[in-house]
Amino acid sequence: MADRKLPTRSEDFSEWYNQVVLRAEMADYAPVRGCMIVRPYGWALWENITYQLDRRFKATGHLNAAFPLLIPRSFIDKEKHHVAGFSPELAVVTIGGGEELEEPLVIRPTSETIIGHAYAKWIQSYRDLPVLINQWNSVVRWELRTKLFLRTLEFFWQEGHTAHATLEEAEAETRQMLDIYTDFAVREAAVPVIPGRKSDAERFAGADRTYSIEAMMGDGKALQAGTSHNLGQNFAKAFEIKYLDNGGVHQFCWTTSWGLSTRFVGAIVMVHGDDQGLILPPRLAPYQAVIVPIFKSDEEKRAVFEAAQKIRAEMIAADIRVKMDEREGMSPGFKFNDWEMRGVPLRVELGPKDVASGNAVLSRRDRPGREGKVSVSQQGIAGVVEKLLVEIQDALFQRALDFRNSNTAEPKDYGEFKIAVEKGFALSHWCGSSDCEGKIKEETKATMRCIPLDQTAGPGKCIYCGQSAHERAIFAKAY
RNA sequence: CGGGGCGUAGCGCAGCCUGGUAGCGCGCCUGCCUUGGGCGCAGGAGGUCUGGAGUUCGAAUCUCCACGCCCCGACCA
Repeated sequence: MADRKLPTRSEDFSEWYNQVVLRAEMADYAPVRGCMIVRPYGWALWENITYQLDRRFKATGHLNAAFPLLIPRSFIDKEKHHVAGFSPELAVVTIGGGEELEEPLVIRPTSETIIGHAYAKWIQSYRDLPVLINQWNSVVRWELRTKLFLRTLEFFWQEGHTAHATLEEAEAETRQMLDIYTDFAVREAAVPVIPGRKSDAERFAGADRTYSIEAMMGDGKALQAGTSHNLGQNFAKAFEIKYLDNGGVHQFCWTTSWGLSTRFVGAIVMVHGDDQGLILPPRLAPYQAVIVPIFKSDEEKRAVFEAAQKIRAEMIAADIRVKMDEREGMSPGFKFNDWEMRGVPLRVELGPKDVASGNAVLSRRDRPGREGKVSVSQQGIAGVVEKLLVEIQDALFQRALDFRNSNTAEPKDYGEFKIAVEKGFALSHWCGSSDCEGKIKEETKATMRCIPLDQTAGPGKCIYCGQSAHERAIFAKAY
């Protein structure tokens, strides 16, 4: 690392983000443009995300499966909105084993088509429904402009695909999964999100209705952090996913799909990080605590390590993910900065003074410097750490929520609206026309993020055209 | 795909204008010394200067052509 100092978030948020991701060793650039190598530390965070989501999926009756990476090109063409939406960004395989293929294969940009094909074979009767399947995989979309974690050619995610007998069941599933994403974001990632419905313009290609959770990043911009689609009968009709109802009549299924990707790692970085680097929410952090031993002589080292090992053992017994930093030849100061860059929520500093007093210094990542330090007894330290981790988790959520609230405006007119979207979210009445939505985007670069499910304000007048509007929507510049 | 920036040691860069021995900082290795907020000293390893063609006695440097990356815009999990 040539330069120790990170660019500050206020002077260059984008460069700050890149540097944090690289220096915290979450990811690296790959030899192919727009592709990313997820390094062990970044992958460990993703694994914790996948674990928390996966257990929620299973608790609601979903099973995991694996569908192929390669999809016949013709499959994409079967659903007309889907083909229009995804064709420009497909990666296509035309040669296999040295021979030109009879039909080109696309690398999946998402799996509605190939799963639809399978469901058509598997579903015969209403008794076969619902089908509730999820898969963990990666997909490829040939994006023009990429950024680590936020938008890469290949990204990792989960995609759930379900089939139901009725529209009501499909809608309930769609909403249930949106709730799961919301719950995950809030409780595990400490990321406040706004669950809501997408506009027609922002809807998934092939969906009747798209819901998303939207989060505010540290620069006030919006990030779509997860989506849940009610696909209606669009894919059922394209792939003939039919069942015989109990009256003996063929019916098309109602299908859904929902996904959350490694983009969420980027969201965590941009929501919680500070000028020192990452700050990871304790519930997802690969290491929740790191022990930094401090010593001069060999005798000191022995005594410090002995105490450190005891602390470590106690924490492991309490199911705390703890790392002991035994690296030689690095000063404590270096290690402090290093672990702050990596966002470890809590640091245990243990030196000769602490060994003598029977204490250890706990240092909170979310409160830099002396203010976040407290000296506690080594006796029963795991219990104190557990409590502190909960406090840190709560504090991170509260801080992110306060930030969002203070950067969310309810503009009275279009003039105020334009100012509001320069620094954050604007919550405004919108008549629902794509025309107003398009004009707003053209004039302010802000897009309709979602129509929040929570609509307490009642009807009003469209912020753009002044016509009556029965709902409010979030507008913001977005990633 | 349009606009801009940039390709020289692992990373960050200087050298290029004005052609003539390949350089600096950090990192890395060895040793000593240090360690409570990014220690210090000494020694050392590491380069087909993105690729190709051309001009020239001679090219990192000049010319042309490719390729790649980053940033900003239009499009997107």
